Amino acid sequence: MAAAPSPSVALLCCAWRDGGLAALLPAQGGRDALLQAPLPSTQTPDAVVEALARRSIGRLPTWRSQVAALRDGSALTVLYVAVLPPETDAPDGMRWQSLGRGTSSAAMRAALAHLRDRLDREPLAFRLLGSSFTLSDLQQVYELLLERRVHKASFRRALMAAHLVEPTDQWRSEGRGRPAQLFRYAPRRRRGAPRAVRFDLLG
Amino acid sequence: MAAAPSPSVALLCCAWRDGGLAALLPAQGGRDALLQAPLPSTQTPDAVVEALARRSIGRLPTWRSQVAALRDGSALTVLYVAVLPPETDAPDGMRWQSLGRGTSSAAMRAALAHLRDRLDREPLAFRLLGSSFTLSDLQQVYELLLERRVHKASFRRALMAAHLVEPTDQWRSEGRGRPAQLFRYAPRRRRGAPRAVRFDLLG
DNA sequence: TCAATAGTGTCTGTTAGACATTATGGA
DNA sequence: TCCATAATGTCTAACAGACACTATTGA
Repeated sequence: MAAAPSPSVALLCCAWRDGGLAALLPAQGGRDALLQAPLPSTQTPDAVVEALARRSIGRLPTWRSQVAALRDGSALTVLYVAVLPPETDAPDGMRWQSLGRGTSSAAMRAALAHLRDRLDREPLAFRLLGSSFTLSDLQQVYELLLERRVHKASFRRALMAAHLVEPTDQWRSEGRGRPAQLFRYAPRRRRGAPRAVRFDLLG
Repeated sequence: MAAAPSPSVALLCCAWRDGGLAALLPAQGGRDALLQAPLPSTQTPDAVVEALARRSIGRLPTWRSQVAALRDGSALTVLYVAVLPPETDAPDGMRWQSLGRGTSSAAMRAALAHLRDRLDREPLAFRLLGSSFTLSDLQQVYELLLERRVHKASFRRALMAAHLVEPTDQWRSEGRGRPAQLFRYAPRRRRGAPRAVRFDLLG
């Protein structure tokens, strides 16, 4: 019996590009290739994925989370998903690929499902956007990750009630309509105990 | 450099005992020892944890989920948390230990946090209870896992509105008060698209 | 009878969703 | 001017939380 290959860490980096999600992938190595690094027995998975990000894209992601440990051939892979700010340039040997409906590999689908799961527990959407953004930008992020339409007025009311953003004095004009005010992520309130038990996600 | 130990799978089995959560742990092997098995390079973590459950407790859990891949010494451990029905007997060489406030090891804390995270997305609470249960039982499970009190009337209204349980014709008398009707987990409705975006868990 | 728990009806403040309206720019 | 988008005010139905009350058992 051959020696088992050592475990490795894989990283899917996502960013908001052209009104949708895009993934930063190695230019070589097949369609489903991910950023990958061996996981030495002396280091934690978190430390390895941080080093991998620094080495391959030159910076730390603005948010990251472990998705799962998956069997990948005869090796074990610990998969991470991470978020980069928009307008991050692809380093040499890597390319941005937009993530549409047909996301092929199981790892990518698991990573995106993980993003959706975490969306209402961590400030992931704000990390996907830059330091300032319009509320329409934010709503688009939520609609894309949740895969459903969101009511505009309700969305803004709930956002303001949570004291998560504050307006800047800047406005951005984007094509035709009225310019939108830019906001910045500035959480002010502690996480209050949520009031109701939710059963509507079960079934 | 010594060869890295092969990865392993660890399993924390929980059940509802004496009005609280308890964990099924090996009787030998130290206070924080978990059920554990090596992870061969030919098998998936899910398959290994299933085989581990069958071999060590003689049955499959009623619910299970992967928590995370953690470094444990020089080995990599894929941690699972699982749920068994109440009144499951401890097999030879294992014991039930109730999980109070001071849950010692990092792995156990991660597993319990995972249970809490999943509580409103998967029918975990119903799997923790037997095939029939009172609504007070169910509410106790939620209160213990959420670590907060829950409003009785609201809890029941929301539960009924979600069509997750149906009443049986049996009643259980437990000490002093009025007997409680037994219910069974019988989800009838499809998961409707949740209405509101929640920001109240952020911050 | 009392104590304890189960279960229910009603009220009220809050909020989500719908709709309409104003505001402000570009074509 | 017309059109597109931003932002906001109002209305209503639904719902969460509070409270009170009835129901039904054991002590």
